[in-house]
Amino acid sequence: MRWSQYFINTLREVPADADVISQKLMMRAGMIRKVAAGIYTSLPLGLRSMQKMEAIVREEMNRAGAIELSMPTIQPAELWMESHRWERYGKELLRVKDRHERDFVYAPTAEEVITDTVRDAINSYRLLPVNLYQIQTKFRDEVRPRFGLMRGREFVMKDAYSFHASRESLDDTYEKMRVAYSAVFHRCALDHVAVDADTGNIGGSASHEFMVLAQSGEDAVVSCPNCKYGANIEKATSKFFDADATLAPLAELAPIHTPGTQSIDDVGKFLSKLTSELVKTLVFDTDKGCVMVLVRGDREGNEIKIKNHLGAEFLEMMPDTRFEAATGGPVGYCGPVGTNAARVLADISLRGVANWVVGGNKKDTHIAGANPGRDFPEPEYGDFTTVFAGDPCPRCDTPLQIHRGIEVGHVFKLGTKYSEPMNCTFLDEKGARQPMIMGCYGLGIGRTVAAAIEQSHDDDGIIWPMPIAPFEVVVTQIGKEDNVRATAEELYQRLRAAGVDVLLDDRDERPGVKFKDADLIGFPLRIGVGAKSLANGQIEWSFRKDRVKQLGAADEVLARVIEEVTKARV
RNA sequence: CGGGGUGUAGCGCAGUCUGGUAGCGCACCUGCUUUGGGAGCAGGGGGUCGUAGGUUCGAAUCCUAUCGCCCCGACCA
Repeated sequence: MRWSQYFINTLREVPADADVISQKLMMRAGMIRKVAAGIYTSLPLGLRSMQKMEAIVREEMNRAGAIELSMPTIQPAELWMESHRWERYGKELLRVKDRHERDFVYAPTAEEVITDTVRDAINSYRLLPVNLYQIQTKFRDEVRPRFGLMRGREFVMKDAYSFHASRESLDDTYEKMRVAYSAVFHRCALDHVAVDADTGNIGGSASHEFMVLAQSGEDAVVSCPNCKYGANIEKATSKFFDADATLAPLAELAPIHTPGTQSIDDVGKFLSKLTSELVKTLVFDTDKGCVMVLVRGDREGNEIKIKNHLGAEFLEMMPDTRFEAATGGPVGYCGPVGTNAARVLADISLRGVANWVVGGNKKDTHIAGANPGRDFPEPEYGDFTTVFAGDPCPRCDTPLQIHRGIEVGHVFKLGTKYSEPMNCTFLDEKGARQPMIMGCYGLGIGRTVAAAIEQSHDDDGIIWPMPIAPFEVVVTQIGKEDNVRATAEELYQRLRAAGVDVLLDDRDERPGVKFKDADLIGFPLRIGVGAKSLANGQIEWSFRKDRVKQLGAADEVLARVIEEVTKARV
């Protein structure tokens, strides 16, 4: 491709609304262009990177035995009603009506359509398992789209769905997909980890997330530097509590006057105690009623864990307007003694601890010496708090670390969550009808490309990993002399003939402009042809990552560049 | 959802407080000079000032409504 004939519009200035590096650089490099909030055009350069990413994913999926198909982005509401996600998915699901006023959704994922497809086509265990995938545009109407391709509303995702006659078969495919995912990210030279994850909106039993480690990541990843334990912070556990806390003698229940101390820090200061010596009470409004959760004063409640424990569909902090009616006490002073809350949970770290200091369910009042079983009913114990850095690993007690990560892939064991309600069944060896056991596997194409940039850039621009660079090599023609032009042209033709993805910068621009553009776009390799070195029969070449110029005769440089490109293709 | 901000040329911004018919930089076009890390000079094109009402002799500017976009918050009991 010749730059002068191509469509590249680089920007010198940073668009005002870009807030992460990858978004700024992709916009400046002319790879993407924002059309609306969270909705982007992939410009030619950006599209090339995306297509390369897709090709890698396709290869690894095919290698893992998955079969490609393509499902519609607009899907009938009936299917979503069958799975009950029409009611449960919430506002992220974009609903549209056609001219006949029939309901449709713009699909955020395709469990319903694939399940519908497979239940029609497969009725026998003899035809299982199957693993089907597509690379398709999705839409999720995010509350607050941001970070460019990292959290867009419209995005391209690879989604695969597997169907099985047995758990073992699902385990087998799940493992193959995990291996395939690692291979994909490895090929893109991404520093990533696979961690235990919550299943969220999709549902199911086991689940792993693939996280690319980056400062700008929206997720927190807990990992053990010793034993490879890794989990999303939503799911991570630790052994931070003292499991065999000895039972102190039970004290008298004693109300304390604590005016103006609504926050746990205030209470701690007022009573000259550490917050870890107090018990914090969180109150949630859920579809299971008002739920009170007690945690140690210095810890944070974990809504995901609480929601999962309750089996709740809906959970949020109790709004102040309904607080008193629901708990029987004012905001800031609530506690388990004499509460109206339907259920009281307590973090496992409180089990066996005596003489709690809690809210008194009365203005300006706390209570010391509260003991479960005596002063209020024994609460339901469980793991309801979020792991902190330094907590001991649940497996080996090593202090845990927390990093930021970008979720680029997510695999789930769905079980029969969709096959059962949608009646996707097969006949087993004994002729008995059974629901198929399912797995599903997502991988964000655009998000992975953005993550690669987050991980690999400098002040001047992107530094592409070769496999997803829009072009592998740029040939910069420096100057307009006939021999410069002719040599650049010749190198360009020979690289093309060798199958290298090469862009010839034949524009009538000053050298500085060409260098800056090449750095910004981030071609991994650059060949420079200019009158100065050409006078000595030499051309120059350099890697984007270090920009150290090397000189050599054309044949020699060509051989080295082709070698580097081949090496990176794996 | 709550709070804040913003909308003026393709991009980044000033002008709004104190109304008088729109400006700067980048980009773009023409010419000359220049040519190894985003050139210089000269000339030029491009904007119903988000939209709709209102006030006024006169509105980018004041008032009202509305839409878009951006940021921050959502563990505080």
